[in-house]
Amino acid sequence: MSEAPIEDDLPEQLRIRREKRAAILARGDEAYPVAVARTASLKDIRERHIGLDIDVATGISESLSGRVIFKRDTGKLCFATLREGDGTELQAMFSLDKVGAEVLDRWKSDIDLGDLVSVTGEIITSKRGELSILATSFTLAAKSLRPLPVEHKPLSEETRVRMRYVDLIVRPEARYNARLRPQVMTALRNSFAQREFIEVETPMLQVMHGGAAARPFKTNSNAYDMDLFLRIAPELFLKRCVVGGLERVFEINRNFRNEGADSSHSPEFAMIESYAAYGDWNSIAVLTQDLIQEAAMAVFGSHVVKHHDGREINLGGKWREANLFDLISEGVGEVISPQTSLEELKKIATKLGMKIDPKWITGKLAEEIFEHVTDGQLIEPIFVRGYPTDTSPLVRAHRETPGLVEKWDLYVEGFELATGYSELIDPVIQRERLVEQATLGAKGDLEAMQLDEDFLRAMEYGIPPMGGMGMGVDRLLMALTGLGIRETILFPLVKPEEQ
RNA sequence: GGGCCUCUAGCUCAGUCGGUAGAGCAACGGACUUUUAAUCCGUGGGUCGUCGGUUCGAUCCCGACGGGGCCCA
Repeated sequence: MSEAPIEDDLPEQLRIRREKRAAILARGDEAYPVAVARTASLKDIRERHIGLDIDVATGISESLSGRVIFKRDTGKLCFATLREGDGTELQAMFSLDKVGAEVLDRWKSDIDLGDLVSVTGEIITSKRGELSILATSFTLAAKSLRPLPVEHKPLSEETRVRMRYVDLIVRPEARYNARLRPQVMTALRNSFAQREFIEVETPMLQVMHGGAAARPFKTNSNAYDMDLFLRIAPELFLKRCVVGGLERVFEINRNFRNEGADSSHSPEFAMIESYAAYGDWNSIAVLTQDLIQEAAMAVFGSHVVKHHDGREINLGGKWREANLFDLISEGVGEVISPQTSLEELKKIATKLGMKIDPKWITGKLAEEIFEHVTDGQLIEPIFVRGYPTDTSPLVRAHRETPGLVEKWDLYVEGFELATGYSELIDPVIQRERLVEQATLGAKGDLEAMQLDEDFLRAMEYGIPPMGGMGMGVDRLLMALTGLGIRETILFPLVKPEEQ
């Protein structure tokens, strides 16, 4: 119950609000009551009173709450706009002859922009036709101690991300995006459910990291006194599920990769992974296309999605397919195959002006050349098929072309949205591939997988032929909306402001 | 990791060829019973990211560090 003194070195606007709070408490009122009157949401009221004429008194009394986002205090008739969480707004009016001088003065002096209030009164329309609540009384629901930013100038991008709570109060797109993401998640889960896939949750804290080529975050368990990794992918656990007979599984959850952060990469990101027994890279491609198209249909009612900048992207129809090495050959203007040697590839890359990392193996270099020559060009959805064996240790060999595995990458909007495979199911070959990985790791490749003996043991019990896929949820949102990754994530990682 | 740009009032931004700063909105005091970013009169508000250097004098020039952004790898 102690009343802390108000610091006098605070900025003016913060100080004044703290003083108002103190004054409210000092006279025996509450600044943060446990409950306030509320008979309906602002949205309810708007829906119930559509099409009212100008200057109508309905005779209906309600108690409504919201955040004060506009306030115009005139002499005897005051206007305010209340806003609730989804952005629905309603005008509140305070008239001297309805509330009396004392309440009107209290409204003018106690209440600031940003305060949460409950207003009781009659639902009316103003002389200008604005649906309003004409107050008979009001109570403060929560005093805001900080001024809201200007509504009419956009917040700087940094402030949006750092103070998403303010962004959500102030910016309609932020509210929309925050609600769009769970709608997409629900659509994805519905699509999986319709196809009898089971959702599972597998460990995020892992003893070994694997399932993808990426640098992991390390952490430590006090109880077990051992180092752990935050997972880079759920793959190896989902495959264990399939061994055990969960034949169609998916997981939607966070992965962590200790790598660069930019407009399309976040250190923690949500990912869908799914495995289907008795499927292959073709069936899983169909599933992936269905998931994305059904999500677009569920949230936009169309396969043609409109980006926030007004650009339209057509995600409908059957998507284009092309062979990776055909695209590379096309891009460099000579025939490149999985058998093209590292030396030849290096010559080509040098000619293209690429900087070559000497650690790159043949397949990696081929993929780098591919990314270089197609950079930003793969806008319409396209499945790029047939990847080099040496970069895909968990994928089975291509049934026709030597040196390749049955892997595709789905590109949309110039970035990689999803990847799918005919999974490797031969435990002996799997062991060889993982031993190779472990060797690379021992040589200093920080992205190489570790030799997961338990995973190999699981595979040795026999795993059915299957297709598998992974898709970045944040990137799916990017493809659907055209937003940057930091706009699709409510609270992306940011460095602290002060030291 | 490298290069470039940026950090000024609560918010969004100007500005100072080096002489300690302005606008709009927001805030404070006053007027107004139909406002829609109301209007009118008046007022206050700043360690100009941090630490050093150059200088009679630094928010401005130089350096380091920190935050953010863009491009490259």
